Amino acid sequence: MQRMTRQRSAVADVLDAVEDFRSAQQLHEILRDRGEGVGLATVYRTLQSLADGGEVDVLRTADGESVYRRCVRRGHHHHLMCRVCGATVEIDGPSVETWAAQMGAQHGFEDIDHTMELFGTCARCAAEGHRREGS
Amino acid sequence: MQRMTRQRSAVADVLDAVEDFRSAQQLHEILRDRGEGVGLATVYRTLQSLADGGEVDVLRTADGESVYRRCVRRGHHHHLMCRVCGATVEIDGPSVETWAAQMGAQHGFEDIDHTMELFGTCARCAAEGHRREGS
DNA sequence: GTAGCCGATGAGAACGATTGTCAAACGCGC
DNA sequence: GCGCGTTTGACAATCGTTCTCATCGGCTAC
Ligand SMILES: [Zn+2]
Ligand SMILES: [Zn+2]
Ligand SMILES: [Zn+2]
Ligand SMILES: [Zn+2]
Repeated sequence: MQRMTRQRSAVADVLDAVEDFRSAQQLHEILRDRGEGVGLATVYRTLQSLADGGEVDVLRTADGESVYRRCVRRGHHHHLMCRVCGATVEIDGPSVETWAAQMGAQHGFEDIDHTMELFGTCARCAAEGHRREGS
Repeated sequence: MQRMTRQRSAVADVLDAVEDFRSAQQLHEILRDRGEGVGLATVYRTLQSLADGGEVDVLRTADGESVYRRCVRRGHHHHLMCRVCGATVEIDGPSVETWAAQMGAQHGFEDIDHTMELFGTCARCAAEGHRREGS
């Protein structure tokens, strides 16, 4: 039902090559630079289908843009992302999971789901920033 | 520095009257229905300044729309929202805050910030759903 | 191999929430 | 009441994302 096309594998390749979270538009540019032109709409469609299949993680930045990344960890997990360069660390917080379920039950809610992401400035970007300030 | 205008207090009044999270556009409609017409741009501006001042909480729905609500709790806190009816409970997770800071430090990140929201089906909506299924 | 079905593609238009523009309106301290 | 500087609002602009639809091209059946 899912055909293997040049575009689809090109997008998959880029996702394999890139480590950090990138927006659809950034991925589109990377593809163009690689000479493997892929229509923007197709990039969006492919990312969406990959996300639906759980093959990439999606999260929304503070300004509402969706960013995508092929994650190492398979199951449910969370992220600590640098808000400057996009560098990401995968983390999981078992305590958070149980706490969420607890809170839900406590207030009579069922089917508890949760979103949680951490944002910060990574060591490298922080150094960069401090250098600029200090000068 | 902050002038009290008819529009500003109209928005504040609506926020006081409404319990659940509502989008800027919904609030704009409510204002129109009340006969207290306020420009959409002004609604956005007012909500933003209220949010900056910590007088309303903002969060983004799954489809990327910002929703606003005057919260009882003043400081930093999180929400457990019914994904069916929008009913919201304010909660705070001291353990989560410290855990977030810990994770950040552990990976060399600075200025850690975090987003976390719980979603579920409230008791009333769950009963509603079960009734429908069972029949 | 190849015909042909039907999903996939892409250029561009459309969309929708939000923000910017700027002249006119109006709080507010005098 | 005056005047200044903020606020307003109709409208345009922005921008990420989705839609449209004519065309292309995997894939399968023959
Ligand atoms: Zn991940
Ligand atoms: Zn960084
Ligand atoms: Zn709140
Ligand atoms: Zn409910």
